[in-house]
Amino acid sequence: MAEQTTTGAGDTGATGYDPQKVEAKWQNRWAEARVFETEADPSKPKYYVLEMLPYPSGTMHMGHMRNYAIGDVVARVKRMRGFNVLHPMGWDAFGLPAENAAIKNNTHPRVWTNNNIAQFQRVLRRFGFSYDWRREISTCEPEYYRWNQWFFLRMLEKGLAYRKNSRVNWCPKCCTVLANEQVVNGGFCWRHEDTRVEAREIEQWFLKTTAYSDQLLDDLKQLEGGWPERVILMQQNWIGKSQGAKVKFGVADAAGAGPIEIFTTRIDTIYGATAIILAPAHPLLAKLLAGSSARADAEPKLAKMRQTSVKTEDLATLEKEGFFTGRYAINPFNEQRIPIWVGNFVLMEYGTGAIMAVPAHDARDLEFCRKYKLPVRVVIQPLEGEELIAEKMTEPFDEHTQGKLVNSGPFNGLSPVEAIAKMAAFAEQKGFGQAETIYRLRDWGISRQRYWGTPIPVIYCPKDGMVAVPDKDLPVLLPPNPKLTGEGESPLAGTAEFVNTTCPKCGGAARRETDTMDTFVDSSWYFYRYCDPHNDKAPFESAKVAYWFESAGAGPAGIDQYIGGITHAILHLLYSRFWCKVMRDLGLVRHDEPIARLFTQGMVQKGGVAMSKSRGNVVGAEEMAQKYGADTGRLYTLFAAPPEKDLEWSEESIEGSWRFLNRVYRLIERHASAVRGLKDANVGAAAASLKEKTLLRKVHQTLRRVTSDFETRWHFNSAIALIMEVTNDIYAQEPLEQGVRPEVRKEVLELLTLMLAPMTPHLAEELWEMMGHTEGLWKTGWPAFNQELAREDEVEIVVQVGGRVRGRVKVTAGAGEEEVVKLALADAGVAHHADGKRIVKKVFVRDKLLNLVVAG
RNA sequence: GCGGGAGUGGCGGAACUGGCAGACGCGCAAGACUUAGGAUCUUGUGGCCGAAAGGCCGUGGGGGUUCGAGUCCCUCCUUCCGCACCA
Repeated sequence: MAEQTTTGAGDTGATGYDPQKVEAKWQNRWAEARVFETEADPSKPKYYVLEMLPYPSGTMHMGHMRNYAIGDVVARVKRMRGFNVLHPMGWDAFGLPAENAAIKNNTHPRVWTNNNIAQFQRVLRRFGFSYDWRREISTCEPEYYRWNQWFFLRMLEKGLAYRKNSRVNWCPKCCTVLANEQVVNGGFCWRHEDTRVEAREIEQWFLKTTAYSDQLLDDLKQLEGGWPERVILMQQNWIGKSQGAKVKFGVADAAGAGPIEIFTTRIDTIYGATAIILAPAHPLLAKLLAGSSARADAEPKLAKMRQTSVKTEDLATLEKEGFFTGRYAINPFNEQRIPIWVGNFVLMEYGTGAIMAVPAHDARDLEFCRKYKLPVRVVIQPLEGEELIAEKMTEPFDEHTQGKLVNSGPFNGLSPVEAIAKMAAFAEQKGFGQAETIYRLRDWGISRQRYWGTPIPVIYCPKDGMVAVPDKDLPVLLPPNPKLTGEGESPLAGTAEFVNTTCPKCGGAARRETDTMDTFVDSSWYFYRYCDPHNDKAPFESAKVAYWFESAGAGPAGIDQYIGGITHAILHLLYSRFWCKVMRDLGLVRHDEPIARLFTQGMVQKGGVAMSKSRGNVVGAEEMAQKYGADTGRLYTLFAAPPEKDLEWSEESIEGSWRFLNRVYRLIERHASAVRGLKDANVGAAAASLKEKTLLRKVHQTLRRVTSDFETRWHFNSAIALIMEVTNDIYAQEPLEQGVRPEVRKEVLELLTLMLAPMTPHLAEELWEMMGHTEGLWKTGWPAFNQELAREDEVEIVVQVGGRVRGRVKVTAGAGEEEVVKLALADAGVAHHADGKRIVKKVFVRDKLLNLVVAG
């Protein structure tokens, strides 16, 4: 950066534009005038625009910046449009990196976090984003996390928070649970790369997201149009509703074991079942194996299966393996004995942990049965094509939309769809099964054996058992000086002054819960807290939330525009939706969905990969502001790519944005004195010269298109292109002194400035002031374009012969077909191709095109 | 395997409901101004043929609909992302 002397903002030679000075000046003015501070005001339509809150770690780079630049354009446009805009910012301040950094640097997570927050905040202020900083929140502060605890207690009361054993990744060296992301190289600990992660059962806290499975799925309909389709689809898949049936198979010869319940979506194929396959962790397995001849062989195989990592990607590539238990199940439909196997691919967590294998009609079952030489039985024959022969099948016939049942007793001849309904009803009538819907969605495990998170407000008393911390004792504070080693159990468990407490019920000695909450809890409801950030009686006042979320603004209830990366398409957004529904059922809010409109912006990349500290490819936002100024940085991130697409950072291209802003500055600087003394331009002023007409027409046409690009299409890049174009056109009319009256110059230059204002607000304010305004631009509304001035009175019509462009003719706007055809035929290029040929058809599009279709 | 995007000059990208492909910017080239230019301004810049006028080709490949297709339909290819032994 030091050798950078002659380009960029360091060069003051050719222009008076000094972004450092201009930006500091206007940031101060805005702060003094409290321009961005908002209060709920029912007399004005509201607009809530929000960017996902950052995790303050590392350096703030242009990837972050792009997110906020997009949000800020929206906030500023809406403000200019007269909306009461809520645009807050805060910090996702709890989390593992803080804890690890603290261990490494021998400091406290709070110190590390607050340093980062200070730095992030400085950079955001440097970019002039229009936040109401009075509403800033930091999730690691007790004033915030006490409400996490409060919500947890409400969920505990409603049975939505509970404890159960669950299977987790366990590192025997760390003696702690690892998140899936911390399992590396196909099953090893990230901190001990020679140590294989084990699957373990430990007690954890869960939130019952599954209680809302149907609502989370059904309410996605409310989001159609407001959310990207792919996010809706991803959530749909994640919830994974599956309609099928459960059927109980009796067990032959094994005293006390059974029945085994299986789940299937294809009960119509049940006569083709040739085995039952259990998950290795199936609870009936022990009883089945007891006394079985297969027991000795089974033990080592089971041990191997159980030890395998629970990381899902690994499961997918795992070789299918299984073994016979030595036992048989009885198919309740036909009393047939089929062997019971164990398969490493059967998941205990999904369905019932047991499946029926129908090799003729399921790919995975066929693979398994061929490998272990289990029989194949065809029970559905296709209506068309060759008859299936079990012995020859190399591919399953898994269509359910066609075919008819065979070898299926009384159900023969039915279509699979009919059979699914009839057989489920039959099973229910006979008492061995029923139709059932299951979900892939699981409850949300929130326990973390970490320090830097919200303590779970629960106490264990030897006498009273688990006792909730009473509301009046909230917040349960994190102890200030924990021993952080990154090893052993939860750091809180090793901090005596935290653990040892008294039971709220009996007053006797008791122990606190030592796990903390997943940090996704923090971000599940933070956007409500912005509405009432300093409330110490409740998470928020419902009336305030009602104004910002529920009063008629730009659309349906919820945040009017939420902006963030696609990476959060599932977890954060699903948890937030869940939280909203819980809050609604607690009577705190009245809406079903927290986010009305979602925009997923692309990432900023360098070298084809997302910017990140570990890759060493970050472009620091602060350096960018120092070199070119915030406005250039903002403009460039908006210009270089459409907001939803990834943007490859180019150090060369940003020069173009810098040059453009200088160009605008010079233009207005040149005419400022001529324009300064004038009253507000008369927008309707008729043009007196061709030059005036050209300029006014162009600028109003541009305004029309920029308005739609900003508001409805979000094409910021093409809006900027249009503004650049109009700037070039103004330059082309220089010297404006000749033939353009000052009031027309004022009109044109002011509109140019106002169009730039949402993107380069500091420069726009400066130019506005240079043109003689004593009141800030922030008080000015978005200009309306003048239809009359924008109108073209002469248009160029493209003339095609046989669909190929052969000429152009200029006509008065609205000219009729006959006139255009006459002119077209007089055009040399057109005549050359059309003369002597018969015109069989004329296609005429008014003011646009004429296509003469010729014969031969 | 399932689901969803994306494919346009040397590069980033425009092209709204089918109607001049390549706007705007970067880069590159030439010129003006200048002691100088990496500042600024002007001009040019998809490919091929041609001195020029002009012509032909051209939006991943192939096919189709249409007076007319980057845009609609079919098909194939490439690539990115999400989920993934989901019963």
